[in-house]
Amino acid sequence: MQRTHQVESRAFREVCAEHGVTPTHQRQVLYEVMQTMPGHPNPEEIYERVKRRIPVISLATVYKNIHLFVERGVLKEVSMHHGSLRVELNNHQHHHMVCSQCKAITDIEEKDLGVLPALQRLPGGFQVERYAIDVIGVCAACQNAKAS
Amino acid sequence: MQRTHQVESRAFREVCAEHGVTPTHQRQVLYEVMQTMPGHPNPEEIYERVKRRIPVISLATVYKNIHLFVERGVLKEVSMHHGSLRVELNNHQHHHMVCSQCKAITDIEEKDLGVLPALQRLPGGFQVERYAIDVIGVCAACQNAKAS
DNA sequence: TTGACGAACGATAATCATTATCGTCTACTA
DNA sequence: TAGTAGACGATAATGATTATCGTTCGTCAA
Repeated sequence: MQRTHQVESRAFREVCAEHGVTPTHQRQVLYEVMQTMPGHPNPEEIYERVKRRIPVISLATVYKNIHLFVERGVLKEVSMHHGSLRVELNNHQHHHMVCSQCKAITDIEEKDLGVLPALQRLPGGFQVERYAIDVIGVCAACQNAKAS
Repeated sequence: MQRTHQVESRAFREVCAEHGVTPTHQRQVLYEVMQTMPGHPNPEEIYERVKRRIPVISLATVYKNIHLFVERGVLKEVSMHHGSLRVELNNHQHHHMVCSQCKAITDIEEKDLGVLPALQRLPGGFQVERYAIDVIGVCAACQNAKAS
């Protein structure tokens, strides 16, 4: 295993300092690779890219550091509730509040959200069916847990 | 295996007719159980409940019928992009368009959405961090594919 | 009725994504 | 220059989901 901690990029070191992350070579490559992937890559895709620069890196390391980055705010998850399929009856229009800590999902009525986006022509000929709003934050229970 | 297709509930038969689903006993129980689960259950939770009424039902059947119901619009998925973790750099504020057929995710700028919900006091002391809007619909590529 | 057919089901193996474990390595410090 | 905590790599284990396949059911026609 060669772990050359030659952390060169000033930008990367600043990001680490800002978010309280120890800079390592693997993390730097992960971060730089992410900057070249503008979409919404999954861990496997990121792993494939990172391997080009660090062929011996482990997939587990990629996972561990993605989680660390998300936890510290360097990355954000595109979806707060993936993990397992969740469904609901297709009845009334509503949206969701998602706790970023315990991942609990609570319904919220459209009227409680205030003004809503006006659905209109969207870029690229995208044909709109509906929209789903996730309000992301911390639920009361987790606020109390943290306070104690 | 006892498959007694005694479909009695008028409401269920109507739902099936509306959505083009063949009514079966298993599907009826699944549907009725869902009506008693107001939250956002996952397949395992639904399976546990359904088993109380049909002890010999297979988990695979539950999955198959959940997918069928989602496909035909009886149920809807809480998240359009679960399945695998997807991340992005936490840079600029934007939202997502998700194709309900191919699941492709495209960024959309906040200004292209029109009016936005005013973040305000939410029910239950929920502390808001941010909100994420998914515009769900059919992308241009899938529209063309269907047209041909 | 009986026979044939296609859809639905149940059991379970297989797959895929993710996490846990554990031994080793590295940077830092005493 | 030994000790230590955090980071890493290899890989086993887990959990969710899907695929396969043989059986059963409901329907339709003979």
